[in-house]
Amino acid sequence: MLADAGVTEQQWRVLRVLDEEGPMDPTSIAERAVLLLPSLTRILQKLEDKGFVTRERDDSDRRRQIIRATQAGRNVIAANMDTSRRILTDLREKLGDERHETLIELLNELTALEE
Amino acid sequence: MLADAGVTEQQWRVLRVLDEEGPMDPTSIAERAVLLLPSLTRILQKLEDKGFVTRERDDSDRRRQIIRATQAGRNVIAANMDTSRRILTDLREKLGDERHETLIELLNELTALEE
DNA sequence: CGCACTTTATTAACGTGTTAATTAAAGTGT
DNA sequence: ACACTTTAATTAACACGTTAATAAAGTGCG
Repeated sequence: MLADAGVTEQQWRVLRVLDEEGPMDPTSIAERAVLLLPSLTRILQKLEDKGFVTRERDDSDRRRQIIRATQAGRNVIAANMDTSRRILTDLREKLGDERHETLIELLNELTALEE
Repeated sequence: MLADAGVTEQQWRVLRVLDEEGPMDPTSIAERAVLLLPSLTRILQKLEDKGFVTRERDDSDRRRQIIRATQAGRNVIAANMDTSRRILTDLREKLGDERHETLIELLNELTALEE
């Protein structure tokens, strides 16, 4: 699905964050999309090249930027969100609701252990 | 631990396979260590540069190679296997035996679903 | 035998994860 | 006001995952 949409999984995640939560600075995007800043820097460059996001300097703190999804960027999300959701619900169904939830719980525990 | 040993996680896996199962060809290593062949090609080059493996052409089928861990390569495993095991048993303990097993089961199911 | 097909391994190209170094802009304190 | 520290983002360097293309050796069948 992502290949057809012309974006990588990480680019998709960034676009979703921007679509769902509005314009924000790279550091916040990185947190939301679970990406390290150096990776995000490259991803934003690609997204900008593709015309899916724009960048603007934050005038109150000129180290910061404000990243916005363009209409084209939001269109990518809109055109694929249904399929994306269906893939996830299909997976949940195949695994079984209970086991699906258990899996997510255990993975979260695992993550928590590393802190 | 791996950084101290001077190998990556994937290089460690390759060395372990060779240490535990003896010399074998790249295709078999890739299966055992769950690596794609192009990745393995690079990894074997690095391991050879470090003097941890040697390559030999298989005379009965000259497309094939036989990869062997050197003494230095086996030493890396020997010097770190205890620590490696301890890290895993610690994890199992922190998570709890039952949950640990459930997690592995669910991840295996997830993998099976993708086939 | 010769030629198409398959298999083994490598190379290329691209994107990401990760750590360290770097640059620019804000803060901070004296 | 100016050195010092902190923060935001980028760049660099290296390794891996992944797909596609390529090269070399083996296989099979007319």
